[in-house]
Amino acid sequence: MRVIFMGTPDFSVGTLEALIAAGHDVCLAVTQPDKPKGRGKEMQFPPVKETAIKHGIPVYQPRKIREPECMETLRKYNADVMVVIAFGQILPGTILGMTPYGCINVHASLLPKYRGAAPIQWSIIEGEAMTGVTTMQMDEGLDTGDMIMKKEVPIAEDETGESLHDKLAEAGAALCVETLKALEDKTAVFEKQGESPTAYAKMLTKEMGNIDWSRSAVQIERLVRGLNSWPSAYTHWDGKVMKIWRAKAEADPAEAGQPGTVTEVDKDSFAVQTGDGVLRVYEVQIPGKKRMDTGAFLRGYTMEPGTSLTRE
RNA sequence: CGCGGGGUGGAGCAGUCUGGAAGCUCGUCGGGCUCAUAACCCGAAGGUCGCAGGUUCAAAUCCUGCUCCCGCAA
Repeated sequence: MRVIFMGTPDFSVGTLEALIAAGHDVCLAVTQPDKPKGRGKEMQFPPVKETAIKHGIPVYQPRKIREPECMETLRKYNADVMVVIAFGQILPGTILGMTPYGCINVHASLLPKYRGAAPIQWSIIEGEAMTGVTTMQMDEGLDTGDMIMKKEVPIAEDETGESLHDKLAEAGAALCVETLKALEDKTAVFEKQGESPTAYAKMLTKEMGNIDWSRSAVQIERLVRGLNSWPSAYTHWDGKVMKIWRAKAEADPAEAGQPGTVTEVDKDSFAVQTGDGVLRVYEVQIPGKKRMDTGAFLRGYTMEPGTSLTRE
């Protein structure tokens, strides 16, 4: 099929490549404008743009996809279908109905659960055992279109936002190819979504990563895993931001101190009291330093039991 | 030129302001103690102090340029 691809970050890249590999004629890649990124504030191409250029696919980067002139541009390509995956802009109805097969979206959750911007991380934060990817026929609501195909992906014990992101990106790429095939063969079955049993998966913010030690160790561990590797969970120690990259919840060792207090320090880890249970920390990072195992951290810095970790 | 921290034996840090014999906590190797050990004791190896210049009798330390890493911000 002749496809217009719309997507922006790494999550979209696998699907773009899968479509090309499957023999589809990707005639245009629509992605967000270049943005200044990183330390030197240098302009950087979105991942999808990099990939499109590599494959010789024209790139289109409208500031606002809603502008009338964008419609014109898109129409000129006479595509059969548009595939949208983590594009980052809301599409107006005109575009949704512009091609014969409409717009197909790949979403990183088992809809109707976790509609919205950050389904991957939220499924971990909420403690789900299973998640997956869903393809749907987009409508004007936010991730409310009719579902076409789903693929389940289990969430591992030590799953992180990043590891799950990679798994789902891969699953989504394969599912998207399958979905287009079903559309082409007219075998696709559309299923209406029920009501979402959970809230929307809100956009992630840095602020979310600030650990509230009065919550349970289990909840904090999920937060640490879900927000790894972005935006990451953190606390404050000795006036410095301390990111916590790896930690494990443990049952309460009888006596409960003040949440946020370091209860035990040994060779390779330290334990922090939470509102329920303790969190054993295995990998941290402080400003200016690379992330390091807690063991390495403890060799260069001293942390006594009784030290308190705070929200600021 | 967005703000800032940093590159010191294998790891993590101190030492830099106030130039003058390279240190700490570990790890590694050898030996000892022990029923045993990740514990303890004794000993050893291992460093062009990111790179290149400059100042000086003398530079990890002061000056200049470069490079790599990281936190914030976006």
